[in-house]
Amino acid sequence: MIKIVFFGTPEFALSSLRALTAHGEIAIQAVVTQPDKPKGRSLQKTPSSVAQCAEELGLPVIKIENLINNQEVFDQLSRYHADLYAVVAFGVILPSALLALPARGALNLHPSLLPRYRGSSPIQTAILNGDTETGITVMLLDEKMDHGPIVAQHTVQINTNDTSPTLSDRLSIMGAQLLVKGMLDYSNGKVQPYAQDERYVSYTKQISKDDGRIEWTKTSKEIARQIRAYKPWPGSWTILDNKGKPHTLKIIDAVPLSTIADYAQNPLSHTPGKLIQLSRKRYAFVCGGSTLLEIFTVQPANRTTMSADSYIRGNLWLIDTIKK
RNA sequence: CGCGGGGUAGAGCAGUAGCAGCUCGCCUGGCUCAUAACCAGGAGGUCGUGGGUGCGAAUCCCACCCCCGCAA
Repeated sequence: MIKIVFFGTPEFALSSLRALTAHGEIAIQAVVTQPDKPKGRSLQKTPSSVAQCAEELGLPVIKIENLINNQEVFDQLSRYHADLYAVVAFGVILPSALLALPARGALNLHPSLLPRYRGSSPIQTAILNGDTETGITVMLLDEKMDHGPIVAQHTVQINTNDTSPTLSDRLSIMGAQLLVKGMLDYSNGKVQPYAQDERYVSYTKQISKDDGRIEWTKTSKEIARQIRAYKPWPGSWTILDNKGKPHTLKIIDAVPLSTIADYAQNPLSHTPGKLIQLSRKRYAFVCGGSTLLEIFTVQPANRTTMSADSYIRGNLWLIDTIKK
């Protein structure tokens, strides 16, 4: 029987939490997660996904924000005498003092093929870069971020229509299986963790809201990838001129078109960021390099999502060029 | 009391006191080899709910219900 403490916060960690709980040879002694945070329109304090799930599973929950120099939590955790920690999307760095507590160390599930894409946004970055595959890695935590030796790794394909949520779901489920297997193999001494190859290290940045703003001078393929990568947050949006007032439009679903040839004669349509009508019910933005991005689903500011056709029905002045 | 937007025809929107409108969709007919095209005609609204002010309210005032964005 392996005694562990589970660290996790968002939905991504749920598959792992459930898989570990369900396994007969693994005993979760406690679940550590971030404290309740304001959520929703009234900003009511809401427990994290992991906290809610752990409650349902009847596991003891420890909510903690700051782990550094937190003697109380240190003492509390040391009483469990865990063999291993399992860390999945916890969102807080574990200080080395804590990592030293479990007898066999702390296993982390990271949604990339380490050493590629260390950091906080590996899933979004993989889609943004147009990768055809990514993966999940189970590794031992050390004091450097996503740096420790690898226990197990598995490749996952990225579909051309994958968005961050769809890819994240798949990585979460496959990651849970890999984590359980990796944990057992590692505990039984079946696998020997190996150091990451520093030559292939890359890092992903923390995404901010501003990253969602669309640069229309990029090609439609790049913009389409951004739309899929930054869904649902921060989203991909542009600011249109609504009768003199700035008007934010989020683009939910769009596909790059290969050519702008039909519009090459019209100098107006070469201006990136212009909205043009392709045909009945089909609309596109002009992007860089004479490419077009056909839009299907949009979300105006303060509105719910709607089809591009519907949106433009009620905002006809937005169309820059109409093909007769 | 976190900030803000909104509820008008099946959809998306205009209309801020004086006959309820636009772009679509839908129905009928026409034109076409044909069509998501084009032409002609038509149906479809208790303007979120309740109250108030006015000669007159979608529009102004009050209350309530519902929806959404930001934020986290």
